[in-house]
Amino acid sequence: MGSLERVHLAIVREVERQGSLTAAAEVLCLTQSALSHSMRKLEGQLGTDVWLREGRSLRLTQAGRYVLDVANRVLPQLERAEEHIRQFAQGERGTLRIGMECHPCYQWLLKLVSPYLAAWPDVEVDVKQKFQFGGIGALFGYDIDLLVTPDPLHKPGLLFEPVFDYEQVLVVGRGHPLSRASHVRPAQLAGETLITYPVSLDRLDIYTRFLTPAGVGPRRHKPIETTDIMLQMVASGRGVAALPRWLVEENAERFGVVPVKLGPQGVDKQIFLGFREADGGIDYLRAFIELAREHRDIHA
Amino acid sequence: MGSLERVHLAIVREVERQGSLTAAAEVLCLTQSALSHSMRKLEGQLGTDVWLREGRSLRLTQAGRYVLDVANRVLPQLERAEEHIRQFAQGERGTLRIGMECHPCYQWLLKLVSPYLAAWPDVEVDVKQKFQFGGIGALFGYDIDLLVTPDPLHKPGLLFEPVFDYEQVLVVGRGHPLSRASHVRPAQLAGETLITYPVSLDRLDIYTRFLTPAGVGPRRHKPIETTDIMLQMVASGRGVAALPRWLVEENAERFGVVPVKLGPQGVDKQIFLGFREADGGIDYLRAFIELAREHRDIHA
DNA sequence: CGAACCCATGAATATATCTCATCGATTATT
DNA sequence: AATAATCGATGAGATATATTCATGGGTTCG
Repeated sequence: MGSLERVHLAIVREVERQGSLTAAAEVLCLTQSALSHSMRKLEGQLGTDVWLREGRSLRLTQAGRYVLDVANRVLPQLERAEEHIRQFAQGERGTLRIGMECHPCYQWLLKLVSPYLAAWPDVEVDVKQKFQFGGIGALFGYDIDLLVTPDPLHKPGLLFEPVFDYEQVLVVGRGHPLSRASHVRPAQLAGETLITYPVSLDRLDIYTRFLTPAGVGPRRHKPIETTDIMLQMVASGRGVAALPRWLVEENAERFGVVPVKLGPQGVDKQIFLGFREADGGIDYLRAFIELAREHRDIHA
Repeated sequence: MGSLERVHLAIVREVERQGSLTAAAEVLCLTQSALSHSMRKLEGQLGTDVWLREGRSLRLTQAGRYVLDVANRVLPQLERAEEHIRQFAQGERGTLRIGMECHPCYQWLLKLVSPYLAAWPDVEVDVKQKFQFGGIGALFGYDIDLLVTPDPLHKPGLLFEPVFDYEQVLVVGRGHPLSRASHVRPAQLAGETLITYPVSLDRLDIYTRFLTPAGVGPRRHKPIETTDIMLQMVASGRGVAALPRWLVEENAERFGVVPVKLGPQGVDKQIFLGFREADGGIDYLRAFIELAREHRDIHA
């Protein structure tokens, strides 16, 4: 028997504030009669009076004082909730769940997030990197709202926006024989240890667009999780890796590493932001994509 | 526009638990249609959908997830509140606000409270000692529910139950000249320092029933707040005081004080518990009075 | 391909809510 | 002390709201 409704709490609170049923009715845009009936019914259902009727005024009973406490506690929660939902409706508030399918892009994302959070103080940002059914699956399954990916798998219901282009290069240590080459040929990696992020080979451009077409492979293959460790290992001559040129150049000084073009033409890449077509109207999502496009020049 | 009602929260929570509108409707003893209509209306008022309708199933939107959070937070509060109110109604729960008009009775009250709290775990006990309009006024004004007093001022609407009788005695230090007297006469206090609680003289029996009728007064009158300090001062020969015999005897060893009868007949007192007639049905209040009466023998 | 299942929807109905008019009682005014 | 003003309670009737019923369109599953 769920009898304690929001109205009842509102009535008790307002009667306390105004001092009488009649005055409270005025504020609540109802008649005194309506309040009286409502509360009488509630009292019947609760099995106890909320007010003692003495003379022409009301005095809270113990149960009534308790109801008032509940009202003062619960009503503000509901009011705040409605305000938040209104913000959800207007796209001012939300949680932007971003999925990453491109390891080095994490560095790029970090630069975007802080100005974004400043501009959208009521939006939470979540970043996920593991997906049971791939990034596209996560997008379809509503596990994420935005996917940072180099593979814009066009499907109905999804939209992809290119946000920046960059060149994928080989990174070698300063003392490496290739460090002064204008570019590297696939065969030149046959004796090297290749360091990559720990993902399947068909998601690594160094294989799909460089080594595999030429029919060669590295001497060894070593998966590493984090970009910093990867760069340190390259710097110390333990191997070579493939990373975005901008990322390498940014860290060239600090780590002592050198970028080398992959093949005479180089390997150009594009990163896309994918999202559900249905979400195209969400302000804070559009804003993120817009911000990403503005940052495009930086690594052009 | 207060549109987010308890039903809506209940529906969202139940749909999440059961997985579908239809199943939730079953649990809530309503039809699927009713839930659908209710939520559609709510969505209209909030300005945003709660669910995405995909195929034949529902998926929470961001706003919907938020509503679910609110439901999981607020509904238990309301449910607990209803349970508490039910306990209020049955007199299992409440706050017993006790007023004290008799300083030494505080010692007596303390002994009652702990067994009482054990027997009524859901009842809070408040003790108040200051009243703007006297203890009776506090009772009438609903500032307290129970008054511990030696003056049962009978008025319509109030009931008084005698809870214990005791003898008011003079307390003197062990080395005091009166310490071996069978009783003390008023004139014998003319040279003494009289220590009392800081209340008006007409509320002190040592005056109203002993000194004043005989037309004498003490050499000095010193008000003290606490019983312990009072006893210490008496023990060290700084004065004499009037207290219940049981209280003196209990502390005779510890402080080295001696009770002396006030006059040949002694001064007998009675303590009453006063309460509003209308509250006579409150279980936990009756229980307190009952407990007090049982303890009566102890100081008989 | 059909059966089962799910949600949406319009119309009808049931129920709950509110207003109106009025009363009795208390409090304030004169 | 008499009167006026104010307050809450209440029953009956009006209104609004919630619920059901019947149905349709769509999806999923066998």
